[in-house]
Amino acid sequence: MRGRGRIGMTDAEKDVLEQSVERIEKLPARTILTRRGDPVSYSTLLLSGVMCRYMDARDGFRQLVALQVTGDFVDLHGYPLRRLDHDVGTLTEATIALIPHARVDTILNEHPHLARLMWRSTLLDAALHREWIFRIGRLDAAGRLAHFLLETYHRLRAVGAAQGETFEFELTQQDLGEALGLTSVHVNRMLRRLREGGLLDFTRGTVRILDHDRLARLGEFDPDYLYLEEGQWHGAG
Amino acid sequence: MRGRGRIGMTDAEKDVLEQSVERIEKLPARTILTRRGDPVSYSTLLLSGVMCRYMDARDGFRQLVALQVTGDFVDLHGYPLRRLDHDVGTLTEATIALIPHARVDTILNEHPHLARLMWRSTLLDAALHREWIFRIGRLDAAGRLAHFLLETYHRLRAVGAAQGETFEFELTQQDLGEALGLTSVHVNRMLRRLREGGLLDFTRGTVRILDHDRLARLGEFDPDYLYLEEGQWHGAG
DNA sequence: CGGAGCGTTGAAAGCCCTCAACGTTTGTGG
DNA sequence: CCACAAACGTTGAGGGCTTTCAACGCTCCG
Repeated sequence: MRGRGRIGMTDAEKDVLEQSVERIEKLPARTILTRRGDPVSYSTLLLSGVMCRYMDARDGFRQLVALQVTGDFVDLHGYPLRRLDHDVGTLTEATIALIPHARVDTILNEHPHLARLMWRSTLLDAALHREWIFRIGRLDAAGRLAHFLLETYHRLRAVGAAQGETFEFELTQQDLGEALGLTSVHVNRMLRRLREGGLLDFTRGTVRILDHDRLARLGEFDPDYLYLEEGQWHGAG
Repeated sequence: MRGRGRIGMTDAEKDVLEQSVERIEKLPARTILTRRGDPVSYSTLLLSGVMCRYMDARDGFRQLVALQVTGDFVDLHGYPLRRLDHDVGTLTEATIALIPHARVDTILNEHPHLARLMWRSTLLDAALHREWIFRIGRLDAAGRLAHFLLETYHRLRAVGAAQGETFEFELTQQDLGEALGLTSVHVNRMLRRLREGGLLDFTRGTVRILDHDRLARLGEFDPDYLYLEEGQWHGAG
């Protein structure tokens, strides 16, 4: 397991978490891990790859509600809630560590500080949800793209997965549309506009941020809500 | 304090929570309680009235990201995060109980089961956020209204604040628009359509659900995500 | 009684979607 | 290595949902 960035965990706590992992699995791209309503008895730590949480709509499309990257606790929400209200799946190939809920019980009883960090991790998810609502509710298509890709850039950079202002991002335009409440056709047109405007280039799985300031203005983006400065939840040591 | 519905708390725990309240305040309608970025040292239990959490957009409009009703813990998120990423304010007149974070510390150390319930309460907020994303991202204007008002109905009914299929709801059409990512003009037209279709009547602060089934289909609404059957977080005893 | 806020309605414009076609890339099997 | 299919990306035209702009009625309150 690769811990990165500043985290609020002591070495002993990292050790506790690492010891709680029952097994590690590799999932292909576009695999469903958990379906809505399923009772869940494991929580999942994402070690590499990109996963998402989403809900299906009647029209056959889905709405992504969260994107998970390296180091994220993917479905800790399922632990207190016992079942999930949404589906969880991979977008790219992914490596995950499975932690049985029984061991989470133990952690909560014996390691209150670690328990606090786990709570905090779910609250960061909620903060990302809120910004997701803002993005879809108040921004136009170009703004949504700018906001979403800047958010992703900051998150990936925080875990060391960005090279300068460039990062690998193996999502299709359809995926972007399902995240942003747009059709893939319109995503295509807006990406073209951003490229031609010299703001951002997204080609063949690579995002290049060309003008961070203008993107931030366009997407009304302020990374405050990521709470990066205070130590993100970056997985198990 | 009025506890309602089935809750997962023992009487002793209710007592602990009640003892943690430092004071009770009454807020006028349309008052800001906390601004984005403010350091917070209290968490707030909503005893009566309707509050909301929201974010401002550049165009002067705001995007609501959560609605809080009687019995909700309004900003428990601020406890682990130390500051909030959004504003919190009242929509109607409201009565709140203030719990200093220092006493939440004590609860967490001495009452692990109560701590779990508090965590769970923030996860229910996150589940509502997710459904909010779905609503804005995948439904048209009429569907959003149907979904939002059904959600509100189920939540209010769970705390005994609905009379049959009718409930008091003192929001303006502007408020609804800010919740749903629509203009107040369009909200007006869609409310009219719902009324003329015999699905729902929203007049002078009162919502009357006329055809629950058709509304649920229109809004693709399934109350699973409210986790009502397992004991909601309904305030302090 | 005047004003402000809210609700209502119409007309026109704009953003995004739908439908459709075609080019490009990727992966697979012969 | 090539052929082929499937998935993805690109582009155009037309239509629809929602917004914008504007005006007016109603209610409530100072």
